[in-house]
Amino acid sequence: MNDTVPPQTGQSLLFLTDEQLRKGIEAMFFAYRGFTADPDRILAEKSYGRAHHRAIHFIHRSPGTTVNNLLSILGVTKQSLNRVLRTLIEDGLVDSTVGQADKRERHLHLTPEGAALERALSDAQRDRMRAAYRAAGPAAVAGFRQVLEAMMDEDARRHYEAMKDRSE
Amino acid sequence: MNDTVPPQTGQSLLFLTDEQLRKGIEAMFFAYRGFTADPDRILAEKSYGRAHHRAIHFIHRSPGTTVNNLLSILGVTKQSLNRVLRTLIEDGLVDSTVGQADKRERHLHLTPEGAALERALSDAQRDRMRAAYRAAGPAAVAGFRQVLEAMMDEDARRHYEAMKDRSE
DNA sequence: CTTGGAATGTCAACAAAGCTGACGTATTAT
DNA sequence: ATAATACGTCAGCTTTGTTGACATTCCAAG
Repeated sequence: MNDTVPPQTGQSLLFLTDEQLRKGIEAMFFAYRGFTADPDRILAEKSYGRAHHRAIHFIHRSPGTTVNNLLSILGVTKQSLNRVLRTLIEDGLVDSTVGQADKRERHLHLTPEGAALERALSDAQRDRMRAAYRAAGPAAVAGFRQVLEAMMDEDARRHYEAMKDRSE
Repeated sequence: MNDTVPPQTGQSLLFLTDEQLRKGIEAMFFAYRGFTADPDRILAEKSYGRAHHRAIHFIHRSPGTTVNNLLSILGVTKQSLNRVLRTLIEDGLVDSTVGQADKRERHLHLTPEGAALERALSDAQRDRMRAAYRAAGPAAVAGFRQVLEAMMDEDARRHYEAMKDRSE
């Protein structure tokens, strides 16, 4: 598209060339593989998948969350989430309790077993993240987060921001 | 794990707390959804998936690449790639030519039609990336790339670096 | 020249994880 | 009373990944 030299304004816009953007795109692709690699190995042993990891992660983050809330965070259909949730409940990693205020709702919590798996998964994922953060330094980390936040959809950012405030 | 206040060294290591790392993890999760959302919409119209996008992207990046090379970039099995490649070839988006030096190899190129889809997909993805870059600024972008590179596996980084050098 | 190994392709079978659509059952809200 | 909400479930389909087995073609080394 604009593969030619961009018009120079006051400050350099060279970081917005198609070439730079393409590198960013490929960096996201390759980095995301690394990002999921370690938890994936642990999950494979227990014959769970990434979908289980995501459910466990967000139940851990928001203990007592309802199915509907989890649904809107994860952005999948209830049938898809239900399949995952059912196995986690059957396997005793999650428990689902009827709400006292609104009895239609189910509140989800990790059992001690579920919490143990959550810890194993997030330890593995954090280890890599920590190494990357340490290698890049605090200024780079701030930039990393800024760009990612700017890349999110509206509602994803809403969920992300909502999580941010807890346990600060 | 180390949810308590970390020991302070000379410079602040507060950016390595579990809390900070968790935010980074969630940022990656939510941002990746945004990252793929726009191309996904285009792909859905033509009833292709992300796997097709990835193949098209890297064939565009490395015209004439062999199946084996593509395999190692994408990190999937040949059966999985072959299914995707077959539909792209049948649909006339990619063509596969027997190598003249080594006739076992197939060299992959985008047809004009394939190149057109590639452009549509990468335009959509770049638009979002550009908006994020612009919003975050050049310093943040540098940090973004540094952290992502540090997060990659060895061989992913090899592939990434190899791509980097072309058309610089 | 023959043979072993590499690169590719194909068949079959399967699993994870997404989707749509339809339906049932509590429970709550209007 | 009726409508809407929250949840679960059945059935069926798609994409994208996996293993395993096997054929073909070709290069290179013995």
